Amino acid sequence: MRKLPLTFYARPALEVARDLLGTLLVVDGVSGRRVGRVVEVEAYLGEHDLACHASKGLTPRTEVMFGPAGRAYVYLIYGMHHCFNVVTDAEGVGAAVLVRAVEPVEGLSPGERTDGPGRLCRVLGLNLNHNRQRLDSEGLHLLPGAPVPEAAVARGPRIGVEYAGAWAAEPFRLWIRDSGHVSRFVSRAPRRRP
DNA sequence: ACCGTGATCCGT
DNA sequence: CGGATCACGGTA
Repeated sequence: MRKLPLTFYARPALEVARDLLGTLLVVDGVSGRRVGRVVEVEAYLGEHDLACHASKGLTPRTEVMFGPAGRAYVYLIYGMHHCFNVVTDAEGVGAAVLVRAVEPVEGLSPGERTDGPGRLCRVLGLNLNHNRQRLDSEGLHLLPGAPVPEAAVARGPRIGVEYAGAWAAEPFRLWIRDSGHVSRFVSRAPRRRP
């Protein structure tokens, strides 16, 4: 199966997010080849999207998001979990799609949980070494999967971005409705002002 | 509900 | 420099 080309990613984040559902995320490292089917994603649209890290502007961390499409954007959060994104859209646009859950396909212990952005990075072996890596490389790429019909796609607000005001309510989280490997809904109330 | 854990960013 | 914050997950 042929890798998704870098041009696949060079489109608005929401389009890429939609088309990422059902694709196969391949991580091939020293510890072997691991593959997961993408079943849940979130689109982060760019600098104007207040939930997007790029809304902080061009910083050392967000630089990769402003670069060419088809790179990995991996960051550490809460000091212990990694999150894996694909950089999308035109160069100069700070957009990306967060992969929030996959289904185990290959190289994973049966029954191992692959839902949740931090967990999927842990089980696939994704870490900061993958940050900025091209998504057409042997060690890290995506493959086309069986097409996911529109009726199977569910949409809702993104998780954990309550700080983003009106942007938090936008239905930019997409998942395969019947997957069974979609992350548990974690609702964080906006922190109450003291 | 609560907290671990460290990078990142911003204000001083 | 300090301190707040964080696109989370495990335990309670």
